[in-house]
Amino acid sequence: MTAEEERELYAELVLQCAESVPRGRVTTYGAIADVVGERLGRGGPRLVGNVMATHGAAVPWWRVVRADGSLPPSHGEEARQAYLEEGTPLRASGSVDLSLAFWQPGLRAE
DNA sequence: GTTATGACTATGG
DNA sequence: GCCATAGCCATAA
Repeated sequence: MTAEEERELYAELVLQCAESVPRGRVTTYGAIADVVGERLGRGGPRLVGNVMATHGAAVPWWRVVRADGSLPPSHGEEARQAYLEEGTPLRASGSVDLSLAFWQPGLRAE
C-alpha cells in the first residue's frame, strides 16, 4: 500500500467516526485518534485535525470538537448555528457540554 | 537530517 | 473554564 493510499484510508476511518456521531451529539479529536490509531497502529489528534482540514467538508465536522468542548475560533460561529438546530447542549461560553453530549465514536466494521 | 507548522492534548496557574 | 507551556505525530520545505 502506498503512502498516499494509507493517508486516504486513515482519512476514511476518521470520516467514518465523524459520520457515526448522531444528531445532537459530539465527539473529540482525541477520541477519534484513539479509535483510528488502534485500528491502523498510528495516530495522534493532530493527524485527525489534518484530515478534518482536508476532508472535513464531506462530514458533519461541527460534531467533532476539542477535548475541552470548544471549537477553533475560525469555525465556532458556523458550528454554533448547527448546535442550535440539532439541540446540542451548549454552555454559556459557547462551548459544548461534553458531560452530556460526548459520543464515543466507532468504525462500521471491526 | 533539521526546522517549522497544524481544525490537538495534558498539566499547571 | 481559559491562558501559557511542553509534548506528540506526520507532512512540507
